[in-house]
Amino acid sequence: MMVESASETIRSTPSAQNGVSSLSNQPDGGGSGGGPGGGGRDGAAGAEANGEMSPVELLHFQQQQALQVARQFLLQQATGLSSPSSNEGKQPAVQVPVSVAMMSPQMITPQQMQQILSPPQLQALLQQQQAIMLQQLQEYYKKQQEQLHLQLLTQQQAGKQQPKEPLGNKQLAFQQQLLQMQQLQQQHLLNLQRQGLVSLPPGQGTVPLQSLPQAVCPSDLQQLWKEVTATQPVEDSIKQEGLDLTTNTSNSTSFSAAKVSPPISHHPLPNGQSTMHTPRRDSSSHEETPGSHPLYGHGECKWPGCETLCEDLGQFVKHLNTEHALDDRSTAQCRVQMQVVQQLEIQLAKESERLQAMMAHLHMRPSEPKPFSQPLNLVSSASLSKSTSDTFPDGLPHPPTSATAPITPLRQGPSVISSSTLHNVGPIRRRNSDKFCTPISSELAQNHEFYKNADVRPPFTYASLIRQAILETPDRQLTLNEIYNWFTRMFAYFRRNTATWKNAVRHNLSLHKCFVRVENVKGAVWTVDEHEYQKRRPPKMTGSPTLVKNMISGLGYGALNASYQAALAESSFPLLNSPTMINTSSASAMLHVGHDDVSSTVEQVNSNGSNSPRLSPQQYSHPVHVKEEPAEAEDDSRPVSLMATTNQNVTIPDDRDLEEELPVEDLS
DNA sequence: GACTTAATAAACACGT
DNA sequence: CACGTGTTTATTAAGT
Repeated sequence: MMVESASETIRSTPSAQNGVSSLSNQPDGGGSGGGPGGGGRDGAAGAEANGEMSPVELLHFQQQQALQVARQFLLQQATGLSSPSSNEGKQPAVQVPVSVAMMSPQMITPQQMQQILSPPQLQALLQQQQAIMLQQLQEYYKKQQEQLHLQLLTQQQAGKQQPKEPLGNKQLAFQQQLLQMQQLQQQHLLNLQRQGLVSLPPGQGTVPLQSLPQAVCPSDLQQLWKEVTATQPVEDSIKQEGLDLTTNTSNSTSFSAAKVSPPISHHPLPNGQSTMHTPRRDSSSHEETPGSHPLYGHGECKWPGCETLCEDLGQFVKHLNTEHALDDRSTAQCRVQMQVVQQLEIQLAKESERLQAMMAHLHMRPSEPKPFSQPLNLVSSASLSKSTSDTFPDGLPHPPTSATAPITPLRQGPSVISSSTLHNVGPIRRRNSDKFCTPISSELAQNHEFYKNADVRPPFTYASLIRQAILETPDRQLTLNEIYNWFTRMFAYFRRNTATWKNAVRHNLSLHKCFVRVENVKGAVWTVDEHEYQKRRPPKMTGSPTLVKNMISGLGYGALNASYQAALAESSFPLLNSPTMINTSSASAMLHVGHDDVSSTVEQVNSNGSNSPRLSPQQYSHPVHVKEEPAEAEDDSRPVSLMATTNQNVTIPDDRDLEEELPVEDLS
């Protein structure tokens, strides 16, 4: 049962994934004949060592970091140690696949993590990490600013006493430092934006500096630190002393504000909103509270994945400064956390909107914004200024695990998993070879944006992807190059190691009978012989009805009733979806365990889209008219199976073979 | 342990 | 000759 799923997810290509990159980076030149398999492949991890990181690599790196943390999260959850976060009581029991629970941290590789967690989950985790770490960095910044100001004041006073020229210079120097620091902050923020990790609305530049959570490059910060401390060693306590920095601060702020809003092209996320400032606000309030710290609770450090026990705040602060100092790791984690927050905001906004629509439809009016289930609450407090009404009509059942709820943790530590786990319902899927357990049909549709931007390997086989690419086009045919383009367009992952995956694509095209090459006027195009494609599936998920069942129940669906399931499935992180992408298909699709390809929903999307006259589901299975005439392709494809499945309802398929490819027409 | 499937690597053929 | 496209073979890992 779980074990099976475990092994399934764990599979992760140990060496390959990383190894590939390293391999591809080398001119395969000599290589020479098939050295013992090990040679080339085990070279993993080589790539990173290659010096500067490209943005892509950086992103990758960040993901790895986050995954690592996530891994720990999972373990924490699994072992039931989940730190008693402030709202623990209300959190639904964490549901972690046993398989995961049984793994030791070292056993879970980032890839495995990716496979264990669905993109939404990953996003969620990343976001959490980011938010928390962001606070840390912000604190550092704040501290530094304060210190600088303090210095300034000190100097000014000194200046009064000893009005000498040098002072003016010193003052100037301090101010320059201050400005420099602020500029650095801005720079880093912009860097982040460029990386797509942060989006800062154009107007944002006027936001008070302090409210701008900035991500910083460790080295810069450290340098700054050096400068600052070199001038005058400062104690942490300083900041407690209620300095009157207001004037200075505002000055500098306005200055920096003026400098902000550079014409940099940022990566607007779907919503174009920025989470950046909000967390800050929240955190600052926390900071002021003596005896408490957002990253400290229940005697332990809440830094993602840390959980170090600290007897008191003092010890914790110490720990924080030593273990979570500004270094690459912390910074990366922070970035990740930022992304987490951002996505959450986006999601919240969407969910809220949906809720309103739902209530409107049901003639319910949003009840008073009553403090509700903290999870959501937290989120909003943490950063949602934009979120609309987050209220739940009293009458409405409030599934504890709705997509929105889960994300609590901004600073709660590991409570998130539960939610994500929930949606993970398709969860155990992250697997390269889709094989059975992947109700991925909707995955691509749902996580379209995710795959597009995150350097995560899609859990589909090359064959399914190729097929999807082809089926997405009006003509159901693509040239090799177009297929390549589709890959790169749809998946960030395939923007690297081109030689490798392109070879794989070609290999798959040639190898699988389901791909038919057709000579075309302008060359050759590839089409899909649906019938053939179907034929090759059977062997797969055979015989694991139990597995499927377990997967579903084990993931938390079991306890929910159908409607809930649907609701949950649907709500599962619409975060990244493009407007057209989301729809009810996800709910049904998720239950269609055993579906390993990407097609169905995407297909749907496609047809919904502006894409030329679409084919009906039936046609779907046909190789479609190709200019030349694919002999084999044409004759036997039988839409039959398709029809049958279309109406399938959510039953767990023992006979999944059929439903597989159907263009799942939603639950219509 | 035998089989199957998929991923990856690489050699090779061909046409432009 | 370089390059893109296809085909084929081999190896390896994972799953049944």
